Amino acid sequence: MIDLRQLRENPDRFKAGAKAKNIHVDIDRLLAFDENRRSLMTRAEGLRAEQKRLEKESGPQIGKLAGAIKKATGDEAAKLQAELDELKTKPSHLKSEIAAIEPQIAALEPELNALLLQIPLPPDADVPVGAGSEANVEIKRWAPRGFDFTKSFEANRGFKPKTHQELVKDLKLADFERGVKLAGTRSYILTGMGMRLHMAVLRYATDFMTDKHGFTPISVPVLVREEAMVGTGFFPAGREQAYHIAETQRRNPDAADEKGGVGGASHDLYLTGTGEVGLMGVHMNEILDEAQLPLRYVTVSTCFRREAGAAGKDTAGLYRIHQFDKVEQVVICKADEAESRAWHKKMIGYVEELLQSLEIPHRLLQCCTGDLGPKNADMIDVESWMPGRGELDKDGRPQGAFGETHSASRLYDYQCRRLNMRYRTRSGEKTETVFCHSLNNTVLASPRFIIPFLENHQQADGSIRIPAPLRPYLNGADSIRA
RNA sequence: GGAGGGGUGGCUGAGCGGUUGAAAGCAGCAGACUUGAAAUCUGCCGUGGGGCUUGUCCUCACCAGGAGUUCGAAUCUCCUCCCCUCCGCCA
Repeated sequence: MIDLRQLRENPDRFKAGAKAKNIHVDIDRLLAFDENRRSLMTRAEGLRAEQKRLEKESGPQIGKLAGAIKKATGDEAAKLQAELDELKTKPSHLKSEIAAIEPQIAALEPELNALLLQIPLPPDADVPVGAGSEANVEIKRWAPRGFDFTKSFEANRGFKPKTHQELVKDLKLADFERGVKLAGTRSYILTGMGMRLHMAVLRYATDFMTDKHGFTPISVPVLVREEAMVGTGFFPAGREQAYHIAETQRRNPDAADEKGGVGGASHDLYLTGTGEVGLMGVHMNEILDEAQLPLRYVTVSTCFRREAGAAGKDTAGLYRIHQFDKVEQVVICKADEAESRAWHKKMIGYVEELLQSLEIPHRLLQCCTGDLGPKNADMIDVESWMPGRGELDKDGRPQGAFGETHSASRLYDYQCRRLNMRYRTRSGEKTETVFCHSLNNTVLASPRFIIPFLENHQQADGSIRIPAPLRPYLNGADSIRA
């Protein structure tokens, strides 16, 4: 969420930001609602102040009179009663005036809030302007020694590569047919060494962040309340991407007579598409101590994505699937642009180091304005080299292509404002509560990561070489063979 | 699933119809004492919104959330959410 006061003061900045991100929101409408609400509030508050003043004046008298009436009789009592009634009527006309204004304010709020949640965070000035992912800018490339991006896989390695689908099939690492039988399209089953490799890379990535970089590992719920989805900024914009557990709609025959067949729990739940939701939700509605910051969390969680709107895209293999596991890193730091930027670089650096340790060729992309979601000011994607992906050559074999495996977002206070996550800071005698800044980045998502892993480490004999750092997680195995 | 008990400031915890935005304690901040620190003492110390005369200013809201009763609600009533205890079931 953006700061309404900032929007009021500088609407053009937010209009330009939304335009650059290609997000349509009616900012003028929001401003009109805001203006309207404020003037109504000023009126209601003035009236209420007056009412309060009268109450304070007449309250003690009312108490006294009421007591006197109890003791008095006949005419005396009637006289006192009349006096009491008059006192009581004084504030009542103010009350009815206020009662007329309040519903007007209440009527404005739902739409005002809905609009406010839709205003995207403007991209930073140094983010290149562009319409979509094709305008992203490559900023860095890395490959292990002996691998040259300008040459084909065959020229580099001396044999034609198999795609991950072929490797997975030949080495019996996954079973797509049965996955689909069980759970429909975009479903899979990892088998044998496939499952072990999956668990090994996840564990390696978690240990890497924890042991090498001091992140605190925590578990997170993947089934969360709507509040957490809105707070982290995945709702309302990404509602159709999330699985929805409609508990309130559950039909329970035993409860049918009382509640018309609705017998579920009291609120709906949503499956999270990333551990970021759980990690950021941990301190929702909290005021943190400045000394606690920065918080550095890492989790591994199962992620669920409906992939709505992606029909027909990447339907085969392990690339675009409904359920996967991901090691995610999150940093919550002070509201300081320089510090936010520094963490962003570090968090990207961890991923580069991780990919280098596993000898995966990759590149960094500066995402352009049109590719940013509503919540980020800046985003860097990491794409890993996938020899079995991309355009087909004249023999009908893929020529290799980069595929997104990581995404590092810098959000300023956009997310923490929604989550109401603040910290207390002191400057001299004054203490102030400030919304934190937050950042997040993938550490490793599998099985997608298994694609570049298998395809890059395949050998001429069809086996897969395991890089040394991963071997301890595979009981010392140095290769996967049929 | 059944039966009870609760949700009050950063934390603990009083208040149960009338200057209560809220006692007390802890934590925090400032000052005094001290060579320094600790201890002690004194003072300050919730959050959010709105206004303009931008001020050690005015004002409104907030005691889980919502609706109601009342001249007046943290306090009474109803609904919702959440937590806890016991029993049942269960990996």
